[in-house]
Amino acid sequence: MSSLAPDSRAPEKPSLDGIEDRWAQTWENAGTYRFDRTKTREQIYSIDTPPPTVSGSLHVGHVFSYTHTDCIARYQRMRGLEVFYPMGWDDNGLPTERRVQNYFGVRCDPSLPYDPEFTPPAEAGKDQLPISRRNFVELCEQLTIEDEKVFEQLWRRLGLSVDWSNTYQTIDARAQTVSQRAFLRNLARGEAYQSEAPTLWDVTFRTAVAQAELEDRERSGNYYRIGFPAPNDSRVFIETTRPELLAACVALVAHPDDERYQPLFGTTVRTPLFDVEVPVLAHRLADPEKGSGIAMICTFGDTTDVTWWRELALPTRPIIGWDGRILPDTPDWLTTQIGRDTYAAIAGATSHTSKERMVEALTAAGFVEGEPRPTMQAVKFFEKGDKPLEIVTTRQWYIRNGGRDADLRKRLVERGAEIQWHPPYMQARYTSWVEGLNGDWLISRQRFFGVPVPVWYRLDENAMPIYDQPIVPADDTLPIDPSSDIPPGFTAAQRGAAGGFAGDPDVMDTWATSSLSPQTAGGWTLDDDLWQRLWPFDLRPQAHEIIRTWLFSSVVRAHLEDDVLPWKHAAISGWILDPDRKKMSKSKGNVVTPLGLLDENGADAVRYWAASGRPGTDTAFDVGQMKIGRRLAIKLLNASKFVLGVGAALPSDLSVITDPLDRAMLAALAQVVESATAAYDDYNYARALELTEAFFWSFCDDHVELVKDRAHGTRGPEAAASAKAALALALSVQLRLFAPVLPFVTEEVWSWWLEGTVHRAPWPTSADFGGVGDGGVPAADPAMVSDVATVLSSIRKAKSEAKVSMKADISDALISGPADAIARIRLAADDLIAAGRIADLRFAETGAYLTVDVTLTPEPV
RNA sequence: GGGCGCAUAGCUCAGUUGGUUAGAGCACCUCGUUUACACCGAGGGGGUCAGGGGUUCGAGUCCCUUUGCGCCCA
Repeated sequence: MSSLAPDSRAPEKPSLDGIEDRWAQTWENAGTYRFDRTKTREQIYSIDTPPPTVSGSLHVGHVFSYTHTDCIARYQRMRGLEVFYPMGWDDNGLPTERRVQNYFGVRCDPSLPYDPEFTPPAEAGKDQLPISRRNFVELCEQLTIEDEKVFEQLWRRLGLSVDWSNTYQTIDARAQTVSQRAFLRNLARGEAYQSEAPTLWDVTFRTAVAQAELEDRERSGNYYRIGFPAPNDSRVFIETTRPELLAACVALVAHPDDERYQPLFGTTVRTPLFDVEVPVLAHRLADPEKGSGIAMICTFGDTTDVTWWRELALPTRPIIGWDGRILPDTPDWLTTQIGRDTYAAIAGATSHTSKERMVEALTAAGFVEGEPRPTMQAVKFFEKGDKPLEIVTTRQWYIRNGGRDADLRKRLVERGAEIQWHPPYMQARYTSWVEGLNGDWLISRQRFFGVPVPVWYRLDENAMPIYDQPIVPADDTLPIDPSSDIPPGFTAAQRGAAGGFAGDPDVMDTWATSSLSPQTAGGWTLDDDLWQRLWPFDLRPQAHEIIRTWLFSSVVRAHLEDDVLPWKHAAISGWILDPDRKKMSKSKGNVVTPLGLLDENGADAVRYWAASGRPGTDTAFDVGQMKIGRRLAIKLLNASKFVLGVGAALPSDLSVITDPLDRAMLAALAQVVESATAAYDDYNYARALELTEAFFWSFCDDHVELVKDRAHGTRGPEAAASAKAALALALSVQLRLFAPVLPFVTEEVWSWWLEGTVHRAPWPTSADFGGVGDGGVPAADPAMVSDVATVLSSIRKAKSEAKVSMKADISDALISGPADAIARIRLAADDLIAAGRIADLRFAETGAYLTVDVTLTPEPV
C-alpha cells in the first residue's frame, strides 16, 4: 500500500479545469508509461497497437476503440505487468498518395528524373504537376509527419498510456527492413512467388488489388441479347451486360445438364462481326436460370470467366489495357476484314464508349434481338475505388495463404480457433473468410509510396527481364530500393542494359507491411533481446471490418515464419453509429470532430462514454453519456474532498475498522473488486466500469450520508476512527478501480493524499481488505449494506412525500421485517438515527419484506 | 443463397451458470438549497423483455419458429 501523505491537499473548490494538461505533462516527465525492457516475458503484457492511417481523417471511432485498448493496458499495468504499448503510423499506400496529389497538386511519373531542387507549388494548380517517384515519396513523407503530429496530439489529449518513446511508421527504415526480410524469407521457403495471371485491376489507380480489398456493389446494367452465327444458318443467343468484350470472347458455355444446349456441346459458333470461331462448352458454373442459360466467356469480364478459362484451358484474348481502355492495336486473332474493321471502331475507347459503339454496330448488323433488358448486378470494386474493376493479365507477387492449398487453409482456420476472441463470435468472421479464399494473397502493387519489393532481375540480350531467378540482396544490406540500389556483382551502368539488370518496380501492399506490425514494433531480427521479451504478443485490438485483412494476414505471417499465433487475444471493437443507427462516416457528413468533443466534455468524460460500449458492440454516438461521465468525474472530486475533509486516512491496521456497517460496506466493495477484476480479465472493461460506478453512487448516496455524523466524532474517537479508516480505504480502492477509465480525475484525487501515481499503484485485491480469512473485512456480511440502504431510502421517501426537507426531524420510526434483516439493521441503528434525524427508532420482527413506518415531527408554525 | 449478431421503459443500454417483486442513466413530474457536491440531491410515474410455440417446479435468459434491423461471406 502506498504510504500516506502527511496532509491531504484537497483544494477548497475542486475542479476538472486544467488537470488534463497538468497530468499529461507530469506523466511524460516522469516516464509513467515508459516500457521497462529489463522485465521478462512473464512480467510483460505486449500490445500490438493498430497503426492508424494518418492521412485519413480523425474520427470519433478512433477515440472509441483506442480508449478500449487503453483501459486494458492500464488495468494490466496496475496488475503489476510491464505493458509494451507502442504507437505506429500507417502512412504508406494509396490514401497517402491521394492526399499528397490533392494537397500539393502533383502526380507521380516514375519516368522522370529526381529533381533535388524541387519544391511543391504554393497552391495546387488545376492540372497535376508530374514529378519523379523520389520527389513524390519525399512529399509523402513530409505530409505524413504533419498528420502524425495531429494524431499524437489527439491521443495525448485522450490520455492514452502509450510509450511515446516507442513509435514507428509502416514506411520507416525499420518497417522496410522487417517487411523486406520477412518477404525474402518467404521467398526462400517458397511461400512467396510470382506469377503472370489474370488479376483484378483498378483502372483509376492502375494497380492490382487483392481479394481482401474487394467489395461487391450493386450496379444497374442492361442485358443485350446477341445471336452468334452457328452452322446451318442458325443462331445461338447469349445475353450479356458487356457486349464491348465480344472481341475477347473465347467460348460459349452452358450447364452440362441443360437440355437446350446439350446438342451444341462440342460444336463451334462464330462471334458476330469479329468472325472468330469459338467452341460451345459445358461447365457446372453456367447458370441455366441466368439470361438465356448460355454465356459467352471473355478474357476477362469477371472472375467466373477466369475460372472457366483456367478449368476449360481456353486461350487468352485480352483487349482491355491497364488504363481500362480497349487496346489500340488490332489483335492477331482477328483475321477477317470485318473483324479488323469492327475492332478499329473501338480501339482506344473507354469501356463505356466501346459498349455504345458495339451495341450500335451489332444492332445495325442485325445481331441484337429485342430491346436491352435492365438488370441489377453485383460488380466487384476496389474498396477505395469508384470504377468497376477490370481483369487484366499481369505479373504479380503472391504469398501463400491457403487460398490454393486446402491443407494450409485448414491449418489457418485452426489457428483462428486458437485465438481468444473478444467477443467470441468474431471468430466466425475469420473462419468464413479463410474458408472462402479462392487464391493466394496478391501483395505487389503498381504504386509508389510503399516498401519496395526487394529484388532485381537479370536482363537478357534484348534487355528483357528474366523473372525465373530474381536477384536478392544480401540480408545485411536491407532495406534496399531496387530502383536506386545496385544488385551484387553489377554496376550502375548496367541498369536497364542488355545483359544487365532491372529492379522490380513494384511496392508491397499496405497489408504486407502492416501484417508485420508486432515484428516491426518488437524489433524482430533487429533487437533479439527485446523480441524475446515480447513474442508472441498478448493482445491485438482492432476493428471487425479488417479481420479479413489485417488480422488474417498477421496470422499468416506468424504462422509461416514462426509457426505460432502472433497474439493470444484479439479484442474486436464495434462501430460508432450516429443517433439514426447509421454508421458514421465522412461521406455522410455526420462525423464529429474528436478534439471538439474533448474540449467540450473533457477526456475522462469522453473515455467514460467509450468505455461504456461493450466489446464488439456497435455503439450509438451519445453526448449525453459523456455528460454523465463528466458528472461522475466531478462527483469523484467532491466525494473525495469530503472523505479527506473529515480527516480520513488509510489505517496502518485494519482492526481499527470495528463498526459493523463499515465492515459490511468494505465487504461489499471487496465483492465489487472481485467482479470487476473478473470482468477485466475477460476484457470487459464496460462491465467493470458499470460495477464500480454502481457501487460508487450508492457509496456516496447511502454510506457517506450514514457515517457522516459518526465520522465527525459525535460518538467518540473510536467510532470516528472506524468510519474514517473505512472511508479512506474505500476511496483508495475505488480510485484504483476507476483509474483505467478515468485516468485524469483519479490521478488528481490520488495526488491530494497519496504518494506516487495511481496508474502504477497495485490493482485492488482481497489483500486490501486484510485477506479473505476470518480476520479480513470480507468476512462481514455485505447484505447489511443493502438492508440499511433500504431503510434509509424509505426514510427519505417519507420525507419526500411529505414534501419536507431531508433535514426534517422524525419523531419515531418503526422498522419491520424478517428477523435476520432486523438483526443486521440494529447494528447500524445509531447511524440511521443520525442520518434520518430520528428521535425514537423501534424494530419489529414481522413480515417478509422490510417496511418502515415514519412519523414526522410537526414543524413549528 | 449460407452464416453471425441485435430486438428489454419515450431514448441509450445492463441483466453472469435459468432462481425472490426485471434494473441503471437520460428525458419527464414532484420536492428539497443539507458544512463534499446546483456542473447538486431526494422521491415518483413509466415494461405483454419483438410475435408464436416448446423444455422446466421456475424462462428476459435454453430450444424451435415467424417478423424486423445490421453486418460478414458467396
